[in-house]
Amino acid sequence: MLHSTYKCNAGCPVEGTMEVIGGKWKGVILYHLLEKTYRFGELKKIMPGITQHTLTKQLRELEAYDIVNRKVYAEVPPKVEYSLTERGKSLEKIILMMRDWGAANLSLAK
Amino acid sequence: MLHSTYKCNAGCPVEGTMEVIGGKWKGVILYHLLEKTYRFGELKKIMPGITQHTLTKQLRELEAYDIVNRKVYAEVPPKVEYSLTERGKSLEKIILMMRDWGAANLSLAK
DNA sequence: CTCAATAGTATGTTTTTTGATACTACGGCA
DNA sequence: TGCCGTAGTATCAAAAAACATACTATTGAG
Repeated sequence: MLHSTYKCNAGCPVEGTMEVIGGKWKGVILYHLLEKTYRFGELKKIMPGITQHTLTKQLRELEAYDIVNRKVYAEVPPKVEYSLTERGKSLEKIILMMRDWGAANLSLAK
Repeated sequence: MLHSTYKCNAGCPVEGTMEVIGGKWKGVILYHLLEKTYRFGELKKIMPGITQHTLTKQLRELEAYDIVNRKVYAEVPPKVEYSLTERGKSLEKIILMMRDWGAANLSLAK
């Protein structure tokens, strides 16, 4: 099993997990990928606020942590599919609990 | 029950939860407060990497979200205790799962 | 020969987050 | 009178995250 290394300031694994799934968009990306595999453009469409640049960057970081899988098809125009790895799927409970907590405790505003 | 409002870009409650517990330090602070009430200086001691300024800011934000309680004693020198609110305690499972996931998937480096 | 479609990259800017350092208020104690 | 300890504030600097906009490569269709 792949083990990523991260710098620890607080002697606390919570910090490392935050580094993997934290940030403004990663949780949302993972939440969508729990449901199904998405193409790049589809992800962009269901997250209207994110820029292409940022989406690319987040996906690459998740890939580097072995959380998402990037499958490139040798086609033109290009086709790239993103899905969760096994390790990514192991985050499912956490993501779903975060969704539930947010739904129960926060009122959404557009 | 108090309901905080947050801006939602993705139509996804995960985003809001990340806003509450995300960032470099909040998860770690909450993890420690799960165990017991801490004074300001104690928190600073068990998180050597954080600056006083940042610790203050994080605690105030958590307080604003009704996650931690700030109890000021009218003493000199000052004494301030931080503890989890009921809402804060409702995050326990999420924090513990994040701890476990980190421990299982990441190798720590100082 | 040009164009459309997709998944990017390149470059520069703004915003947010975090850090470093120095300073304050307070009352008790020597 | 001057110093101690605690929990801060005040300022400024640095670093990280996110955004805006424009550009590229590819190739089959027309």
